[in-house]
Amino acid sequence: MSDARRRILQAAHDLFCSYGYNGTSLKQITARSGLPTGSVYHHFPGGKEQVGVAVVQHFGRVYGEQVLAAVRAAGDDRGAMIRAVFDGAASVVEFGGFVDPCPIGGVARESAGASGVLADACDDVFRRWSDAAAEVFQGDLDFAMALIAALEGGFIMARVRRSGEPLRAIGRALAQGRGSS
Amino acid sequence: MSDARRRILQAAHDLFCSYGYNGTSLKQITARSGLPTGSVYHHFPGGKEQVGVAVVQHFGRVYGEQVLAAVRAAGDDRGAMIRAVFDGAASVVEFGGFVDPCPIGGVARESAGASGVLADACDDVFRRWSDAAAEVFQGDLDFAMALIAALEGGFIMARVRRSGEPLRAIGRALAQGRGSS
DNA sequence: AACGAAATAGAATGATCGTTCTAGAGGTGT
DNA sequence: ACACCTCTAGAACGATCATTCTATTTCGTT
Repeated sequence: MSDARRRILQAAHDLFCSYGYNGTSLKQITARSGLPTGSVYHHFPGGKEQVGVAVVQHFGRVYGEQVLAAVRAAGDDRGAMIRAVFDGAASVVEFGGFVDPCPIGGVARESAGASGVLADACDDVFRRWSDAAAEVFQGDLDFAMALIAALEGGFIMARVRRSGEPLRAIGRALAQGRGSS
Repeated sequence: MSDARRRILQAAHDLFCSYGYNGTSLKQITARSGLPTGSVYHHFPGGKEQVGVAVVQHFGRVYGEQVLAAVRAAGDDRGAMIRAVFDGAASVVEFGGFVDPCPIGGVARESAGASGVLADACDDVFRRWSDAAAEVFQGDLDFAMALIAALEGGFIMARVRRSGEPLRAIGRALAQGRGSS
């Protein structure tokens, strides 16, 4: 991947995390990446939407690998693995100034109305994450999806509360597992 | 509440659910509500942001009551209550054409960068929901927050997959409760 | 050194954004 | 009938949007 392409993706990623997809303008992306409009359209002829799809695909893969690595490093106790993911997420959120560290949930929210391309890219990432998590949790796909949904929801709650505590609380609850009465 | 105010809130709610906060223009709100720009600014002098806050506050209360009613109607079995909420959410999503039925998560995502007012309103709603859910679940605030986060995350997953199945899967997982190994 | 493709650079465009503004319509109390 | 206030109505404003366009620079290959 060319350096310009990488810089555009990184800039778009950061801005999507802060302001969302619709809340980010192409001018902001050019300013942050240091590249002019022409370069953005040269590397992404599809314009802003193509940049969005590329961000979702690229960082969907990166974050999937990172979280999976964190899970494996936590050992083979289910509770410990879950805690590791959510405590880690809380730290990332706090260190990052309470900006949503995952651009995918935000893009997914804003994608539907117009283009199915963006929504499809998000769906693909969620499927990959779910499958990967299900492998770790003895093939329990339902629980894997619940974990990912809770993580995305936790990012939202942590953001508006400006605190990593909601993520830690969710991690405690899921690690304990208190569904049935 | 005046009829005009109600129509504006309803129109903004529907549009936020479909296109998000930043993705919705004031012109769309006037078109859908059938009221001109002057009326919107008469009832909401603070402009679009005040409309957003009012939508979050109003529908935050409405949905909180609806979900709580559904929970109580499901009896006193924890698993059954959880299933009722997520199965109900899946039905709503499917019936509504896979539009996010909750405008709050979307607004929360897009709020942070600029105005704290919007983020504060979202945080307030999440707190109320968490407290109400914790009362139902024997004061377990952690689990209550996990449920709400999973519900918000589930809405996102259901939206991009254009299916209610993710919500049902999450409900099954949380009702079963499989955290610790 | 010279050529052609790749990439950078940013001005120009038309559309649309949120907001402000002035004018008129509707209703109520006197 | 008149004054007064609430609400409706939509034109006008400057700013900004995503995109297109034409040059110019950079760079690998000959």
